[in-house]
Amino acid sequence: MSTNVFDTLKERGFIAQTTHEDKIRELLGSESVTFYIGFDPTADSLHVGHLLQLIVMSYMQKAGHRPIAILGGGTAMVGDPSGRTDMRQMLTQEQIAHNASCFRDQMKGLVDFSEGKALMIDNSEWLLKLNYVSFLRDIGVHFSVNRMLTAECFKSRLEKGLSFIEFNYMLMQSYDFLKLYQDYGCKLQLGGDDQWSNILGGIDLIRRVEGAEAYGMTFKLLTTSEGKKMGKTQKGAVWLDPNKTSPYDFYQYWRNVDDADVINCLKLLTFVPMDQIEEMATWKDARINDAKKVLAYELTKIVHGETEAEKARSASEALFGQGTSSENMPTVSIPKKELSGGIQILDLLVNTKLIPSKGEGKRLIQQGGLSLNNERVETFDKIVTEADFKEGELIVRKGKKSYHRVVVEE
RNA sequence: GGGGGAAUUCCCGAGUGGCCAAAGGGGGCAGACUGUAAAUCUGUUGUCUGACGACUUCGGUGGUUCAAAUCCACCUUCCCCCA
Repeated sequence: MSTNVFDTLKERGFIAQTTHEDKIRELLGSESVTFYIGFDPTADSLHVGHLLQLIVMSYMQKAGHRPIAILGGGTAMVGDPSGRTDMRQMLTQEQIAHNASCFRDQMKGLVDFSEGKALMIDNSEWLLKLNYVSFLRDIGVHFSVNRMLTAECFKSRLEKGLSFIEFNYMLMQSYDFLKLYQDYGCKLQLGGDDQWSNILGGIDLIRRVEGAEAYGMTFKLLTTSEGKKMGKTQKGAVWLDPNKTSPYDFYQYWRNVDDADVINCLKLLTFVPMDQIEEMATWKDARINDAKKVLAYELTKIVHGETEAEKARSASEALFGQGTSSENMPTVSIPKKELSGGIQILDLLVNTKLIPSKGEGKRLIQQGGLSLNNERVETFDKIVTEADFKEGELIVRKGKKSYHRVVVEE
């Protein structure tokens, strides 16, 4: 608490843009500030991009400020065009409500919402019951279309097309900020850098309606050193929901980030103290792996808890290190009767969903990418029998890094 | 409201009657090299089949034709120009 949280955020490289750098710093150093970050429930789980915002929220909370997490149940009905080249798919109200409840549960693990230390509010509370004409008269008047069109977030969309519904998103988000200012004394909005113009919209609105000053600050988007968005895999996003991305896969994702990205990720996504990170930044070559281990472990711990992080770590070390322990490896099972008399290796893999099609399995085997209990499978007409299972389990390795354990189901 | 254009396999994008499961690139996957990294090189990338081959795919629905991603009609969605 002795150091200003602004300095912490700056030191770790979070800050992208601020409306008034000095004033914000002074404000954060002198009083408990109520601030907000919005999350639109467009999927049924948070992902790493959201995580970065939550980490910031956590820093802020620890520094004595009061976070408001806005669940965008209302804004998700419209869809934010920022940073997109095409229109979002429209979600039904039921989907949104479901997603919002998923978000709610996940956020609780990262920010302390007990005893009013942080608030979680769904903006559908006020947005859904707005009256069109009065909204236009009260809020719409304050927006200049000319100015909106010059905003970066709309520029690209003017080339590709932008529907009226999306064009309204900025007004809705601005109205949220005004509402929170009025009802909760919230005078600071944070968000990803793609939210910059939406945040400015809210600040302008507060100035015009209330004659008061509000502040905004955005954070760097989580990108790789090559500027690509992080947290994407061939299977899609890296989710925080353990049912969508297992703790083991989650751990592996971070264990395998590019050398060039490790330090940045440590700064932005973990609470590892800066002096330690700076120490790690001096590590070279193979030793960078140690930094990746710290990253993967710390991050898994933040998201899934210490127990899961330990498990993911020991599973990884067993597989990639010397040991052969398979305890914590992702496991699939096969019914005993399917196995009796032997089963084609391809059928086994397809049935257990370890490969999507036989064609892909053949390719994998032809190219020497499949091993059973560490022995390369040479032909794809191999029959697997119970004899192949050692102590009731079979370790399937695809390529270099993907391990699965198959067990027999009675 | 009027006129013009577009919709292709994960993505971008070629393909304008048979030689098309469909060029090229990206991405993915696998192999070599490594440090569970990057870069590089090689192979591969609709489904089924040991293979020959068979089957399904080019926005949707019908039609023309021996034969259609390619032609026609209607529909849907999107873009551009004019108002």
